[in-house]
Amino acid sequence: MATPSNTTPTADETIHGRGFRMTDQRRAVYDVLMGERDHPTAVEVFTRVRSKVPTISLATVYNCLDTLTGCGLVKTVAHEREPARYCPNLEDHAHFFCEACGAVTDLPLRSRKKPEDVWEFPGDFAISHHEVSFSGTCPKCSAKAAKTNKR
Amino acid sequence: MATPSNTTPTADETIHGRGFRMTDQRRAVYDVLMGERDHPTAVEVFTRVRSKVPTISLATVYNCLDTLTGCGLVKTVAHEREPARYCPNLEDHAHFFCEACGAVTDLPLRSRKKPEDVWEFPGDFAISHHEVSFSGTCPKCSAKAAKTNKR
DNA sequence: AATCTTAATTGGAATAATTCTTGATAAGCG
DNA sequence: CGCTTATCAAGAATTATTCCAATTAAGATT
Repeated sequence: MATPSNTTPTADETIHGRGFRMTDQRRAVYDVLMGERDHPTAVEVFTRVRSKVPTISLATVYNCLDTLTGCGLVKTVAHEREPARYCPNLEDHAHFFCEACGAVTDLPLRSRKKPEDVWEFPGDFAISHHEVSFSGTCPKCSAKAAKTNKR
Repeated sequence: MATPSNTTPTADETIHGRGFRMTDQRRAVYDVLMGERDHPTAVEVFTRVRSKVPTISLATVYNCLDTLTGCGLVKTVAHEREPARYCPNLEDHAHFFCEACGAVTDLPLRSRKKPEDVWEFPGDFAISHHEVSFSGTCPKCSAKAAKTNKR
């Protein structure tokens, strides 16, 4: 009677369900992402994971990130030509990239709203996925700028 | 009395206004983009431009695309880890990427709609830019798939 | 518990898009 | 017509990511 079906499956279960093994490396990469809940690049994940699994290689970090995203446990975030970032937030959301400090903020979808309501689809498009990114100045940096301008 | 102010400025005027020169190369790159109105990569622009300006180099194509986007005459389109694409459509719009045929379709913003209506901004964000991309199956490929499944 | 099979990991080499560098060319001004 | 400076061309350099081949480790099987 392990794993009651009315519970969201654990990462282990999800990975096993796809026929993969939950290795130390995969768990470490997953834990790093769940731990900070920011949007690190592969190299940032690599340096964080090294403190737990010092022998892990960058190639393995890329592999782990691939399998984790393949299993739907992690999302990739692409922004302009920058290196890919990884996001543990599985809710439907957009991203805000601050041009001043580089911070990435999750923007939740408003309830009852759909991106399809905003753009026109000329024909029978089957949407499987969407990615939305805003850029500009985040609240912290806006506040700083306002202060500086006042003096 | 050149350039009446009640007319949208030409590409030449815009470029000169920014202190740049309208060279053969820049015009050729611009014409290529305006001519086909699709979403070519830098290399695709390069091969198309070569038929007009056979001595142009890829580096120059990149330079021209940079100045054109800097002047707001062309937009760049980033999608996942793929090479950047360039878009001559200056209207506010999103993009649909067909996973089957690779086609990129412009999706116009519905009138009176704003992307900010769909996502929640937790604080005082100053939006300077947004990029929205959908992926899935385009009408043509959906139709083909339906046909194939029926037989 | 030892063995077997296959997936996963490593480290380095390879790739691909883009940027940088340096010397040559060409615009536009005086 | 010459000067100054932007632009261009060609190739080298960079950077993120993927590939490859050899080793290691999981977990099933005996």
